[in-house]
Amino acid sequence: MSRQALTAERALAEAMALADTEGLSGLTMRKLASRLGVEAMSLYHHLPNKDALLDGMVDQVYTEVELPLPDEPWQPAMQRRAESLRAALLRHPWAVELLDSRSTPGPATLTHHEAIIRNLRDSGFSWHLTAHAFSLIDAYVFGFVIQEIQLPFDTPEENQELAEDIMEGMSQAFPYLTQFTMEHVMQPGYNYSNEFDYGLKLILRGLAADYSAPDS
Amino acid sequence: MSRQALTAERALAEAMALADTEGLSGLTMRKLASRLGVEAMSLYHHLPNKDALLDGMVDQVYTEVELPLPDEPWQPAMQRRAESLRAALLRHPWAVELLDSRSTPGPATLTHHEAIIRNLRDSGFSWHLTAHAFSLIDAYVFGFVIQEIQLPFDTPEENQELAEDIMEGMSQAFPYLTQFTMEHVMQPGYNYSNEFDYGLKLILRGLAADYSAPDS
DNA sequence: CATGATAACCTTACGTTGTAAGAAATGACA
DNA sequence: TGTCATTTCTTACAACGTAAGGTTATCATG
Repeated sequence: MSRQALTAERALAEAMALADTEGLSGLTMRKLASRLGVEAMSLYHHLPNKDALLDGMVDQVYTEVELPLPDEPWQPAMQRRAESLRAALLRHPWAVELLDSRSTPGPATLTHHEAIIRNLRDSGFSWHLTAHAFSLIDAYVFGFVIQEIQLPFDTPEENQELAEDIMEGMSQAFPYLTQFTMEHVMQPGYNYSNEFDYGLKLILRGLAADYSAPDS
Repeated sequence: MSRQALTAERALAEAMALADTEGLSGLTMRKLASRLGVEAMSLYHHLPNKDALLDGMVDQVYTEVELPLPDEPWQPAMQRRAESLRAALLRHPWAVELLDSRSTPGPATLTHHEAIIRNLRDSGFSWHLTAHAFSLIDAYVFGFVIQEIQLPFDTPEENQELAEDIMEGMSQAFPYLTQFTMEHVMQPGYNYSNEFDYGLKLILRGLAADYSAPDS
């Protein structure tokens, strides 16, 4: 046998590691196979095709999300899960891209959804409000991460540099945008990550208000 | 000359039409060229490469977003722009996918951002709250559309059918998810689009509260 | 009208992708 | 040791983006 037996699980784990470092476009069947000490076509004895691999990768991401604990109140539960979901998506930037195109949920995804709905329901949320909460929080986390990933550089310092360059010469054409960049983005200590907290808190506050008010 | 002169603009428009009907993966240089009555390589006299085309497509989407009118109050302005942005993204489902990967903003994108920031600032938003509002609303719209696009079918009826199929046999494994589907998703008249309104209103309400309160 | 330059377009070709088909190797059990 | 099933490798194909270079069309100038 090879150094280690080739299995679907090993292929999946290696595929995620490869995508983490090289990006989604760097994940090719040949490269993946070579990392596993094998030829590309060998993978097809453990996977029907590349799409199945991608589906599996998306599902794996959900295993990294912190689910509500038994009897945990909904607010801390939703906050932990939102923050850990964001962290998982940032660890695996390719995941958001995949989520756009992939639509068949795997077991980890279903388990995740089940746990969220259960916590909300057990906390006394109506079906309607459960749907509202789930949709709203999910949308916010995914959307926020999209924006976060698009930020070209990783550290706030680099971002400020880049902002300076872009702003060059368009201060008359886009005065508000320019001033916004200078007054806000380029202030020392600015870090886009902090925005996440503001939005999440606002959303949880809004849900709490509707929770104790009659259904909307 | 050909039936009509080939220009970057015509290529861009045709590329969008092609992506609208065939999806992003259906947009190849050869297919695009053939639609324009031309060979693939001719496109490279008007575009440096395919990435430039994709950048142009993203920018075009922003021209379809309804910007704030002069002196329009911020709440209706933000609502119109969020709704029209969502509509534009649904008209061009490939746009969200492209936004994940593309990071250099075009002129329409900048004009759009400028108009939004201007409206908020002129309404009396602090720089901090402007950033909060922009980030939050954008994240919500993008994230919501991601979820909406993933819904496999277009009409509520089809969705209900599919939900029934998926739920088959997993009512013990995922009781909450199953009941959620039956009590909520499968109710007559259910339409996921309605969720959008709830979240957007909640967000605007939350921003309004912080607007009249001291800066956070 | 002829000429020469410049832009637009086409042809061919290369390397890379996912994966189908079949040959070869390996391992388990008799 | 022989047999058979499973796993792996080899070869091949069509489709992709695009580099390089040849061909045609357009148009200003003599």
